[in-house]
Amino acid sequence: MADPIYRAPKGTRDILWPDSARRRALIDRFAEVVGTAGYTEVVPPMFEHLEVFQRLGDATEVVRKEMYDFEDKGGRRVALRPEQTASVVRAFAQHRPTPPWKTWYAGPNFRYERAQKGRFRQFDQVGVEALGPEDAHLDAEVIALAWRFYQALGLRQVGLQLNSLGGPGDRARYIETLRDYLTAHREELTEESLATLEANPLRVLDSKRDGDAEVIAAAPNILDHLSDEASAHFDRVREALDTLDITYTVVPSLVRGLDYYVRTTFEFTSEALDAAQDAIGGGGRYDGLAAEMGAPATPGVGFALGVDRTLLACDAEGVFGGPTGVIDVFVVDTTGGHEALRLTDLLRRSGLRVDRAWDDRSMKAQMKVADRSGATLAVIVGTEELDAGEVALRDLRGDTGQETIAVGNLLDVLRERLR
RNA sequence: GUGGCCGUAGCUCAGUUCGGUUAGAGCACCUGGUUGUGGUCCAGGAAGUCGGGGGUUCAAAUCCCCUCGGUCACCCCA
Repeated sequence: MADPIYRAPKGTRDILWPDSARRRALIDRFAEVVGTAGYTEVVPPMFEHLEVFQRLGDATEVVRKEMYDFEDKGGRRVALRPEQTASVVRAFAQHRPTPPWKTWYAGPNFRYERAQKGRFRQFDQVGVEALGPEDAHLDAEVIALAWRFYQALGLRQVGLQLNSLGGPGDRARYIETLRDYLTAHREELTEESLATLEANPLRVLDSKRDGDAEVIAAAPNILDHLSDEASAHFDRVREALDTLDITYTVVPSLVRGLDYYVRTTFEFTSEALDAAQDAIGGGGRYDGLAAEMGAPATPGVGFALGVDRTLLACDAEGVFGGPTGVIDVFVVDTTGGHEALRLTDLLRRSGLRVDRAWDDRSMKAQMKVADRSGATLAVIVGTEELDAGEVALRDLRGDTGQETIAVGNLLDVLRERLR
């Protein structure tokens, strides 16, 4: 392609129609679904003080190398948000809405990394956060919302993986047990995993490298290291999901990348996607995060779903197709355009979707544009019609021909025909 | 951050192996065939610094180097 002077920055892209319409429809659908459970929208800023995101964990990739951080003109260290949970919890700490605070969001996040299929430097997520209750049924509600949303899109091949990391104490104890185990088997681990082991033993379990598979399979199971409370919480989540007929797989190695997670964690994967990026959503509990942001200790649970990946999954399953027509009526005017100007305005004010031709082109050319527009009807104004105070109405989607009607009747006739 | 593959009209691509006349095709676009009527068909037209820079050569889309971009994978995650 001839290189344009400028192109969208690396890892970003322009979303044009019809993709933009599909993205909008997905977000609208999400708002509908979570609206049925009383979640209200929150719109946090797209950047925060760097410290807000450093709460995600110093050892996480997101914080270590993927942060879009910079110094603003006032000398403040700020960063584009790599995810929205931290921002939402910060907003909770700042505004102290009365718990339970159940909120949803949709918008872009930013991570500095190399793009690949389903992964961009700017990417949209939709998600919910629910702060206040510790009730395991809230975990189930949150998971169920994501599940119902996928169903509403028509997705059938979505898998739910579930795990519990236990409370903060369980988690810390397990990490030591795991570190000991992995260290004892360091000879059998890949080089990459040895590096991960230093920084964050839990995430070694996340490795997809074949060389690590055996060691990971035989690793101590976190579910055997849960406190009674954490274990009971997990059981209650599972019972709730069973009650709701939501199928899941317990995956003890599911640890997820952010350090704030405790107790319930979960991830949604599309079985229809064969790309490496098959995780289409995930979330969990973060009971300690609000306190870290300066709020009174407040439990929280939520999820984030990747808009792009969800749409990829929809493509793979052939559901949630593109938008239908954008125009109902197309006005063709070969008398100079004044009638087109007047009629489009008249019809639009009545709520019809109307477009017209420009540049006073030939009727043939205007008819071609009318056809391409996807409109169902063409209103044609030629000199004969103009003189007689009439317009021709032509069906563009069938072969029923055309009729001549008085301009005064146009709106009524169109409404009838478009019914 | 690491590695593989790929950059030729708006889009999808041929041509690159063994360098050589004005760089091609399909789709899309424009005009005409049809002095008023689209969707099919026919004819014609417009459209390309062959991603960019440097080098080798009488001659480079084609060979070499660098660079930018895309893509896929690793890492990690949505």
